[in-house]
Formats: sequence, structure tokens, C-alpha cells
Amino acid sequence: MELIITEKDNAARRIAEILSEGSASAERANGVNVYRWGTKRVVGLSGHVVGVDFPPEYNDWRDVEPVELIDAEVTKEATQENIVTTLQQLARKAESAIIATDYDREGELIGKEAYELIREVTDVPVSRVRFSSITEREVREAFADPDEIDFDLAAAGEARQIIDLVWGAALTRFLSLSARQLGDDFISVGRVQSPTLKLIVDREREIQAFDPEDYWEIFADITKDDSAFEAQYFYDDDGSEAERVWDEDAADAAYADLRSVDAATVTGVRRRTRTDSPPTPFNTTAFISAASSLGYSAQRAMSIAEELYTAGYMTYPRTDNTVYPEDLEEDELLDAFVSSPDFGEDAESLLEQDDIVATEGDEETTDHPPIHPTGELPPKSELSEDEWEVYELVVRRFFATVAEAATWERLRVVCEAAGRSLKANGKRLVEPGYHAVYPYSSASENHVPDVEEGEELAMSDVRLEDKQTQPPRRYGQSRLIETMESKGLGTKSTRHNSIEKLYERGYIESDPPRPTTLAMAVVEAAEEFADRVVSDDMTAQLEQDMTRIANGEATLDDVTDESREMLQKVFDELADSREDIGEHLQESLKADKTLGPCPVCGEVMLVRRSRQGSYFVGCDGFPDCRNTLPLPSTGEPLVLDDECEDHEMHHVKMLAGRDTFVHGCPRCEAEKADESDDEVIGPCPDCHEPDGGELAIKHLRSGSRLVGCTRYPDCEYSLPLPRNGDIEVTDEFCEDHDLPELVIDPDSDDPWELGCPICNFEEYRERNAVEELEDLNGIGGATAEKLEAAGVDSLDALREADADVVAAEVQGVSASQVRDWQTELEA
DNA sequence: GCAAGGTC
Repeated sequence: MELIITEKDNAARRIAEILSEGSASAERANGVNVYRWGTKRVVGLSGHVVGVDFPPEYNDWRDVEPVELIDAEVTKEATQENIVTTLQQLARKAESAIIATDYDREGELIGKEAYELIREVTDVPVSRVRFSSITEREVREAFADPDEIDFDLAAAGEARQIIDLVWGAALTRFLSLSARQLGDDFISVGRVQSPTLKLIVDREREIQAFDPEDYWEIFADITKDDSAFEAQYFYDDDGSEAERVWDEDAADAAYADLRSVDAATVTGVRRRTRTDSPPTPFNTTAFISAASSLGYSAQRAMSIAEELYTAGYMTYPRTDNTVYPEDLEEDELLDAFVSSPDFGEDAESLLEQDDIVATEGDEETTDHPPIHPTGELPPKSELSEDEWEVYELVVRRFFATVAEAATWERLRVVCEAAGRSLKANGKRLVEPGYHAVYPYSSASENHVPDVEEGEELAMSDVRLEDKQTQPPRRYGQSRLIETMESKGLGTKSTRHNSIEKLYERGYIESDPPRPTTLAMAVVEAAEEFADRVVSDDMTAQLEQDMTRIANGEATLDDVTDESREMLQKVFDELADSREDIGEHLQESLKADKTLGPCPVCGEVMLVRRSRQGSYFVGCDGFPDCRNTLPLPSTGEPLVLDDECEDHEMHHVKMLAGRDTFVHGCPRCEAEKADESDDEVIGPCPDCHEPDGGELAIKHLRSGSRLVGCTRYPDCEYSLPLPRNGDIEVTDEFCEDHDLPELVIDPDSDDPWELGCPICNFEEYRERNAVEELEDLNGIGGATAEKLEAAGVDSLDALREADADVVAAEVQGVSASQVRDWQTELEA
């Protein structure tokens, strides 16, 4: 038997398909897919199936000095037991094995990990094949001429693993211990996350230090025949054109001059045509950036891309490549779209071009092809709105890369009036080119009419505008990812996760991300004592070292030993400052959680966490002062800059994904509840018989409202109500439940007829079930709705469902897929 | 429980 090992299941399936010419069948072993035909078996890993770690005796953070981790042994342990088991079971029966993991450095390391697992059980020959896209030609060529594993390249990857673990773990533990933050809220640092955080912190420092400057600009309307255009005053500033006037008197003088006349003479006209080249193929970063201008976060864009990839509609979303592979036939791919109602016309018009030549980016790599649609088209109804929008983006980007350039006509007009100069720049799209199929990049025109030199034109409405220079803008997520890429921080697969990690660690909040006080303190501490870990130099150096290892110019030990020595020096410096650093971090943590003065004792009120894990506001004077205020039960609290005028308390926002909301001032919310009375609306369905319980609209001190039983806590029956808006109890009654229908914000433009609270809750639960299913990996919006319609309307229902029955009832869902979801649920 | 890198 001959065993083939790929990096992921998807690649295993497609390679089996190609090599077996479609005759391969799939079977499951230990929950892992194995594809077989003849004497061949193909199994897909799940990336790294082993991971580096320290031996267990280093597990207790309090028992081990962080500095000890520098020279601690680093071991490798299986992290995906069933895949490792399956791989070794198959290897025992194999006469030979072929490693077919991705064609990049991590792929080589993952391949070497598989090799070592195989070697634990057998000494059959192991070879390596490399291909950069899973196409018939590439795969066949690669398997016809197998190569060897590149152990040096794999060792380069191992050096990275060891250095990242040792630096990350030792410094993370040091900071966490010094600030006494050992629970979930430890203080982390790392080679990628910390320089990324420093980018954000440095920008925030610039913004804070920014001193705005006043300047003035002057505009006027100029009319030719019936068409008016805007012209802007400019002057000569040492040989270059300047529009901003920095001196108020000078601005007033120019303004007065221009206002004194009502005509301007054209003194210059210049026409130019400019070619606007179509965009290059999508790599991961460019894709995230384009999706972000459609309003998707980096994380969301990648998760939708993952779905579209798994469903077979687009290529692998994690790639650095911006050059299509040679065997991509652009016209054939366009052909696949001709019959589509959404893309047919555009595909046809592109096919009419004389020559179909795709653009190329600067980055040509071996990892994967650039992101493009496969020829398989999804029915629109099968995708959720978001999925469709992202799919359309990917299709149109491919269209754009094979479309013609656009042509713009630029018209520059210069006028003189009262000895002052004005200018206007017009642009007109003469040939739309790729813009016709790619509406995402701006193609806005600015009309300036045809004028001739010497012409006198009417001028009106001269305006003097006073402005101020603006601080630099914060990084948005996609700009941050672009900057990370340019500095070599992270990889195509991890950059968006690194940003997500900064949110989870309480280092940044909001979007565009802003650093917390804690983040400022962590970066400051690192700059002072471990500058390497917040600098992109560490990555640059590591890249060089890895190249040396890969080229055989250095060994793994050379590089890791040197790195350990450097870290040892960092710790020598840190030793004396442990307490100072800890204090500074603790103060910053407190600043991020401080709301305002305690009305009882004058100390400060802080966001705290109870032993049960729920959040509340408590006095820093505890246990002397036991004043508390409740917070809503959903989400993680975030202290906002806004302050309540009555109580000098910062407002609180509750972060809960799509259910995020602003809670406001916790004292105001509590007082509102204290002042409001319960409003009885009908009988309690649980206990009216025989106990006489009734349902009432209640306001809780945590700011939420609900319909609950008057016998609470003896009866815990309750229904949710929206957090905001006036509630009107109408005279209409629900026949099923003997309750009045409710209307939210009856006097607003858009009142919400919530109806009977019981009926409303039942509908809500149904909708929620769909969302719950969607949150499970690999279930798209459309699939979730189909499952819900088939009676799989909650995670519990999915867990207990019979996979074969579900597969039979829901089109497009296979039994094995259902079993995968169930396995995931169990985990 | 620490990192970053794969993968879902």
C-alpha cells in the first residue's frame, strides 16, 4: 500500500480525485477521512498535528521562575490525537509514503512532523512532492517525479517555533507575575502581537501629541455657459503650488481681492489622458482590504472566504501569491460564468476582447494560487447575503484582472482674477475598462467644461473656509494587516488572528482599534526592558536566521542558542525592575476599569468580576465599603470615554458580538429601575393556577427589562423585552395567551409591533436557533435555515439528530458533514 | 494557563 499525506482534508480529497481519475472512495478512520483506490490511501492532516511545549514540571507559573524557561527543554506533543493515530495506523500497513503538504516553509515542517510520526512505527521510504496549485497537470507532474523532504527548511521552521515559545512564554509569565495577573487576564507579549500592538500605540501617541494648526482655503464657483465648476485659490510657495494659506491676514487679503471682482480669465488649459490599470489578483491581504471597504472585519471576511472555499466555489483563501498559475485558462474560467444571470453579461463582454491577458502582482510564490473563483457557481439562494456579496467580490476581482485598462481624460484649468490664481481639475472616464465589471474602486468623475485660454468667465460665491490640520488617522484593521505584511509580521494565515488576539487580551477596543491604558503600559515596559519583542527587528532577524538555516549556513542550535543568550540578557536587566513594572501595569489595569467616584465613601468604583464570573461595579474601598451596582448579564464590559454629568461616572458598553450595546451610566440605570413600578399585564402561564401569579413588566437595576412573574423568586417564569424604547401596552389581546400586545416606541416614526410577549419570544427562539447554527464552524446562513426548516432548530437538536435522516431531508448536506458537526459539538 | 503557526 502506498500512503499519501496532505496538509488538510480538502487537498487530500482533490488529490485522490485527480490521481484516481474519480474512482477514489472515502472512508472514516477515528473520525478522519481516508481516501482510497487500488493500493493507494490519501489522508489529510489538519496543519500541525504536533506542537512544541515545555515539560509538565514547568506548568505551574508560581512554582517556576520565568527565567528558567529560557533553558528549559522544549518537547513535541501530539495535539490532534486521532489524526496522529490514523496516520500511524496507515503507515504500519504502507510500503512507502509520500508527503504532499503545502509548498511553503510551514508545509515543509508539517511534512517533517508527519515523517517523524511515520518513523516512530516503520522505516519504509518517504518521499516529498511539491505543487503550488491542485490542478491536474501540476499534481500529475509532481507525483511523476518525487523529491526528498528538505530537512533544513523544516529546521528553519522549528527554530521559529522554539524562539517564539521561549520568548513568548518567559516574558508573558514575567509580566503576568509581576502584575499579579494569573487568571484569564494574564498579560501577554510575543514576537508578532507586540510589534503589532506597538504600531497601534505609536499612532495613538502621535494623535495625543498632535497640535493642530489653523489654515485657510478659498473656493469660488466659475460658470461657462450653463455649467458651473468649483475652482480653488492657490499661490506660489517657493516654486511649488500651495492651496493652504497658513496666515490669516494673507488669507483675508486674497479673499477680499477675489470678492472684489465677478469674472476670471482663463490663463491655462491642459488636457491629458491617463491610463488606469486594472488591479492585480487577490492575495489574502488585498482580499481582506477589499472586503473591508464593503464593511467586513478581517475576521469575518476570512471566515466567509473559508466557507466559500470549503464549498468549492473559490480557491484557497490563504495565499501570498499575486500571479495566476500558468495553467489557469482565463477564457475557460470566464466561459463558466456566461450562463449566470448575475455575471453572464460581463463574462461575455470580457470574452469579446481580442486578447485575454491577466494582470500580475509583484509577489510570485509557490504556496497557493491567488484567490479566484473556481468554475463551480453557487446558486444564489444557497448563500447568505454576506456570502454572496463576498463571492461576487471575488468573481468581479477575477473579471477585473482580465479586463482592459480604463482611460481618463484629465482637464486642468487655471484662471486669474484680481491678480490671484485659481485652478480646477476635471476628470472624465473615457473608457471604463475594468470599472465596467469591478464597481468597487472609485470611478467618480469631476466635470469641468471645455474652456479656452483667454476666455473670460463669470465668477461667483467666493468662499473663505477656515480649517485645521488633522491628527494622523488610526489604523483600520485592513490597513493594519497591510502594514504587518510590509513589515513581515505574521503570515497570510495568522495576521487577522493576531489582531483578534489583541482584542481578547484587552489591549485594544473598538473599530478602528484604540489601545487601552494597559496596552500603553505593556508597550512602555517592553520598550524599556525588552525592546526586541516590540520591534519588528526581531522578525527581520529571525527571517535572516531562518534563511541561513534553510541554506545550510547555520544550524537550528546555532540560531536558538544565540536567541536564548539574548533573552538571558533581557532577564538580567529586568530582574531589578520587577516591582516597578508590576506597579505600573496594575495602575494601568485599574485605569481601564475605573468608572468614577463612589457616592458612599469617595473611593473609586471599578468594573469587577464576581466569583461566578459575572461582571458588576464595585467600590475600590472593599471590604470597608461594600457599595455595588449591577451590570447587564450579557457581554464583556468596556469603559467608554463618555461621562455621565450627574454622577461623574464613565458610560459602559457591553461587548457581545452582534448583540453589543451601550449600557450607559450604571448609576442612572439602577436609579431608573428603583423609580419604576411593575406593571401587571396578565396571568402567569406557569403558576396563575393555583397560586395566582401574574405577569408584569419589570425594570431591573442592571438596565434590562423583562416580563416576569409577580411571585418571583418562587416562580421564575420570564420573557425578554428589548433593552431600549418606550413600551406601550395596547388594548389588543392575544387569544392564545390572554396577554396584551405590546408596541415599542409607539410615537416614533418606526414603531415596533412586538405583539404578545409569549408569541414574540417563541419567534425569537426560532430565529436564534438559526443564528446559533450559523455560529458553528462550516454552517452557512443558507444551510442553517434549511436545517431549521427540517426541524434541526437548535444545537441540542443537531447533537441528537440522526445524521442519515438529516442528510436525506436537507438538500446539499451529507451525513458525514452532519457527523463532523456533531463531533465538533461534543468537543 | 504562556507564542505563532498550521487547520475547521
